[in-house]
Amino acid sequence: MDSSNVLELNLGVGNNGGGQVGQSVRPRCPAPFLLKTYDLLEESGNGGKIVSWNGDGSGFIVWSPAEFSDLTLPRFFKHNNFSSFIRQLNTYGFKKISSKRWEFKHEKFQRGCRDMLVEITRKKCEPSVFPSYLKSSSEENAITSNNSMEENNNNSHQLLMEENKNLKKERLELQMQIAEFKSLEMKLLECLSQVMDNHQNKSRGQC
Amino acid sequence: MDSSNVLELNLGVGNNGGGQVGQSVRPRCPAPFLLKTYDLLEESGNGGKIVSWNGDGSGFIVWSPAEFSDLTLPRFFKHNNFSSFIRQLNTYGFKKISSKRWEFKHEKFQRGCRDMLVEITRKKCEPSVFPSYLKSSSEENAITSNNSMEENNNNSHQLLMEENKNLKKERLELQMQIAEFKSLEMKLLECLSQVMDNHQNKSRGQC
DNA sequence: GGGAATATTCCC
DNA sequence: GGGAATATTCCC
Repeated sequence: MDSSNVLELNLGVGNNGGGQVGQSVRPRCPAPFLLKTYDLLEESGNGGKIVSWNGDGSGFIVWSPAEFSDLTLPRFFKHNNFSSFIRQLNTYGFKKISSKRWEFKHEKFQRGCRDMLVEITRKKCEPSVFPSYLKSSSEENAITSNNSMEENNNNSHQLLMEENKNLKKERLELQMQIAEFKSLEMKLLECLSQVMDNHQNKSRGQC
Repeated sequence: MDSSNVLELNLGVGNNGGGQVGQSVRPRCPAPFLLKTYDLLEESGNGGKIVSWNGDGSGFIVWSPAEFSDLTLPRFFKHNNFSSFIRQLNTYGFKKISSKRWEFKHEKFQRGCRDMLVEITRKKCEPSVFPSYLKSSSEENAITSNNSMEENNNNSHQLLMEENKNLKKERLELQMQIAEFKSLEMKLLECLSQVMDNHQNKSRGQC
């Protein structure tokens, strides 16, 4: 049954279209970028000379990047830059599957399967500095709040409040660290400029 | 030389583009949006019938939103939506100063002062050490979550999860700020020791 | 008016 | 290829 619960949770934790918090989730529509890219292939107004599905419809090929940029892109998007198009493909997890030509694939992007586009999501930009942190805490959340309600409602509520409290405490500590860093930075810069001034005026250096 | 060294350093540390996380330095060129809006006013190709500076050049007035949207916007931006234009104005801190007409002001946006545009920064991305928005939303949540249970149980749960999510996001941002500060500190110390070495060896200094 | 998602650009 | 800033859209 409730895959819907899981989905709902994921929504709460991660981002998603709309940003509504407690809404019933679901069959939201695919990202505009995906629809446009799909439609642009179906259109094939040029007999597939510029861009087309590949042989088995498991991907697509941009045969002529120049014409694609000049003629096709601006009809579907607000730009005519091939690289911006590529950037979007990467954002949605498409892979370039040939070094010889501009052929791209995504497991959920196939000819005849427009409905499957909804399965494709943007890659979340998880900053590389502390990726594990977020991950683990998201998981925690998913676990604690996905039980059958009623009984566990109160319990998970308590856990959330607890976690919340800890997060705030942690935030304060981080903010104080940052304040110290700022002060340190200022001192260092001051010191540096002083040294350089002294330096310039002649020889004699201390900090 | 002088402060240019310092600037260089700060820029090296973070994202210089729009300048934020480590802040302390100003981007050298104004945001494209500001330049376009300024230029669009200078142009005044229509005799100021559609849009123009106000009397003393301390702000500007969109006299005809419809024509402005249809004719002016698409020549400078990738859209023709008045509301998107307004959204940008708000992002950069402009104020609507009349309920009767579309007149906007920003302290640093004045006729004849194109150079002053660099002083204008986007609102959203300056994570100050103690972000105020955060405080207020936390407080709100705290208040709203101790109402009578039952009905509000689910609601407050959602709010808690939302707050939780935000806190985690914030934590990540703070951690990234700290990482940048650490890197900056290292560079500064390196630079400092280099300068002092040079200094000691004789006269002839650069960093 | 502004938060937040997606789109586009810029840059490594 | 992808991080991150700005731009545009969507929604409250």
